[in-house]
Amino acid sequence: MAKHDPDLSLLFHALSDPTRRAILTRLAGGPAAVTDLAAPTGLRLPTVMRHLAVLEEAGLIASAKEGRVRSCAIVPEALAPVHGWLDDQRALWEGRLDRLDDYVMRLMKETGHDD
Amino acid sequence: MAKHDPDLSLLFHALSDPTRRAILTRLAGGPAAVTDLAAPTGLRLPTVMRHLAVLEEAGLIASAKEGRVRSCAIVPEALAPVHGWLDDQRALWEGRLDRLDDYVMRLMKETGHDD
DNA sequence: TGATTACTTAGCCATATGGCTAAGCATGAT
DNA sequence: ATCATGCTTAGCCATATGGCTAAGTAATCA
Repeated sequence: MAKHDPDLSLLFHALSDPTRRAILTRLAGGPAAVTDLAAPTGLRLPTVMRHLAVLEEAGLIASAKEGRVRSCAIVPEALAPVHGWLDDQRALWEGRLDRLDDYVMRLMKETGHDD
Repeated sequence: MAKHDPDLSLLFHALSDPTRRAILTRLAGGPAAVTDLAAPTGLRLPTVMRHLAVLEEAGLIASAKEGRVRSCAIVPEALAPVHGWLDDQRALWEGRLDRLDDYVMRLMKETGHDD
């Protein structure tokens, strides 16, 4: 198990960092330059650059350089695979809820609790 | 930026691995023992155990030991924060689509393309 | 031309991650 | 009582991640 869905892995990994999520939220308000994105993080430019690189490799943002300034913007469609996977899972999970409830009930009775 | 939402970070990180996602999908079909979960992965037991630990720390699964067998089951509500964050973002992102479109159009004209 | 500004690249460092083997320990079967 | 089963722990290893400083490069501005 280490090949399928590189998209999902890249996306989830990109979203797993608070700094990167904050950057995305900030970009939701409109495009911004690298320096402007770095300011509120308290991190150094190279560090922020790498976070941006991770976001861009995941396809979550796009950037373009105008003069000496690089502007970054979100790519809204990029979250589609994530929504898709989550919806699929939710369907599966909910579809099995009864069986899981039964199972949990049985465990409760037999062991008292977990572990 | 390195403190808020430990939940989301844990969840997204847990979901960022294909093996872990495969385990979740498998568990959607009903609870399973550690050995049964390990089989299809081609990985060794200790390795799978650690994946399970990550999933459990994120709250995505729960496990209970019956005799010498540990059974694992998904925790459906666990995905709620993820759905929540994604929906919030989608709302934000879509709310700004016009502005982003304008921006992209402008970039296209000015630079020809990205970078 | 020269100084700023805004990235960019290179490279170091500590910790985390994902894989493994080798033992250990408790439970169920013989 | 013994042995097999199923997990568990400990610990090693290579690579990845997230942070930094220092030293570029390229575009403005004075």
